[in-house]
Amino acid sequence: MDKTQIIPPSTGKGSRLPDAAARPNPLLSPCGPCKIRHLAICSALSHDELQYLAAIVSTVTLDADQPLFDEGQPAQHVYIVTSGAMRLYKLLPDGRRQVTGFLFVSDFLGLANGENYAYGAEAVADAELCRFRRGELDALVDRFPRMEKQLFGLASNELAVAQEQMLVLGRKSARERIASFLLMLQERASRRQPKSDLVAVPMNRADVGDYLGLSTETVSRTFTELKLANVIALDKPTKVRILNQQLIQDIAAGIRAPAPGASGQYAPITRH
Amino acid sequence: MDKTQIIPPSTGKGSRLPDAAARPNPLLSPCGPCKIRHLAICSALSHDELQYLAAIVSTVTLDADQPLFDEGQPAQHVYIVTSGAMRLYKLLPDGRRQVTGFLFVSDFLGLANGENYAYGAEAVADAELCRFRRGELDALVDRFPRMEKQLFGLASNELAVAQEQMLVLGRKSARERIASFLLMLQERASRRQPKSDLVAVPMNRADVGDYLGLSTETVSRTFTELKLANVIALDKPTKVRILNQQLIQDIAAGIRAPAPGASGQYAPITRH
DNA sequence: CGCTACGTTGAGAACAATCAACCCCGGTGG
DNA sequence: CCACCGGGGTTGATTGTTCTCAACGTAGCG
Repeated sequence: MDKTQIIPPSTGKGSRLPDAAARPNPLLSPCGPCKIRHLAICSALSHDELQYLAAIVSTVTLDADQPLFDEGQPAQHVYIVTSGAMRLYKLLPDGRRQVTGFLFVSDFLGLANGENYAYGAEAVADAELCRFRRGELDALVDRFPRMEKQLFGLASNELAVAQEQMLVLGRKSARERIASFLLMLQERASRRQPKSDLVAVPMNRADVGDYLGLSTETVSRTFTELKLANVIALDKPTKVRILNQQLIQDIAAGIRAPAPGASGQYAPITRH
Repeated sequence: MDKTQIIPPSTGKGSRLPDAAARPNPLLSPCGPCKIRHLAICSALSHDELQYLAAIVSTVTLDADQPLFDEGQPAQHVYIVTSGAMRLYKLLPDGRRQVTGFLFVSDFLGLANGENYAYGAEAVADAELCRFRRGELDALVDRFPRMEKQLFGLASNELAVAQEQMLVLGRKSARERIASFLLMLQERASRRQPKSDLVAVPMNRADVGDYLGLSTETVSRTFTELKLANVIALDKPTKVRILNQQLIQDIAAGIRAPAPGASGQYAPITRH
């Protein structure tokens, strides 16, 4: 079942930054046909610069739930998700888990302050990632300062997201958390396809719970509650339709009274 | 009571990066005698480079509880805390507050992804800060790439801290949160003075509660509980002595059973 | 066609929030 | 110098949201 594959770049040279003479043919490079090149940090690079990046990239394939690395492991690589979804998490000694983030296509992964990863990473669903040796990428960053800026922006953005999540975890009710979570999924999906009221939830209830600081049961109950209140529709557990965008935004922001009426419903809205 | 003061640098030139001819006398520059130069991002700079930084710095003085800027305000400046302490926070429309972090001497402040601050900043106690116009600092960063690396490292570190806080907020009990909080204060104080079992808690119970996702009452009760369990001593509410370092670490990590015995005490230890 | 994962629902317990009173201390004015 | 005042802190009683334990439903897969 373990099908982790490390595919060395056909044009790579091993661990040293290639010089000009070793430039790979861009048409043969793994980045040339890359469909998400314009989304990831690669977008900071010119066609020319991209060749250097292509020379040090390899590919990793993961099955659902397979680990990419564990918390505390030496931080040797950074990654870009090219398909599927990942979760980052931290554990307490007794097994309690906090999912600190979910990653989707084009997301960057592997920022580490010290020598080791401060979190583990696992595939939520079958996933593929581009992999870069940290040392090689560092050398590239030194050569192309624009990449440093890009990475800095990335980290700043992550930080803002993390602070928003602190607000969710510290001060929002279960209903507000689930609403915030669905809006986050919707927003992030909209970066790659037109915004839709259909939100895919690829992770299971335990993942959602560990992300939002709730038990799986509370996650489930809260989905049901929002369904009964006509805020969302649930075809399958992994497929949510937002029925009232304004309402779910208000709930996420803590504006609407959380009190479900006698019928547990918000004012009904016109259905599709 | 409002004593905010913006002190323009005596050697500055306004909004443009000074050229070599305009270099300030290092002995007159505000950074020359700076006691925390070796702690802050300034440590990335040579004596020479520091002069450029000194040319664009100004000073801000705040009374306790006075705001430095509000959430959503245009992010025009970045700061370094030179005395006192600050809190960063986010608000919900109904007034619920999440303190996303506390800042102490030498901490950097003002990272913003977009045009505006994503959080507010207020003084916990009377504070002084060095202030830099964003645009001027950006120009300096372009000139001295080492600063960019320094800032990137700073952001990465902040991110790791934020993820740790997510674990606290999402998965730890009140007792574990308070223990983690005290250890955080201890660790951060130890960066500037020898590690001590005496921990200063300059912020009030409401601040602590809003940082840990607890009510002020629960914060107070939990301090009392740890005191009764001989884990800490409380001379004043703002002065905590850690009586059993190993025990408080275990509690913070969730290792020790949270169940207070009939007497509500952990095994007594030798007192000082 | 049953097994197993995951999801949902239910009942009760537990932890923290809320509402409320009181204490303690520092500052101020008589 | 002392009484009053006010804010922060503590403690108490009660409520309430979420967790835990448990059973059951459901869908995909061998």
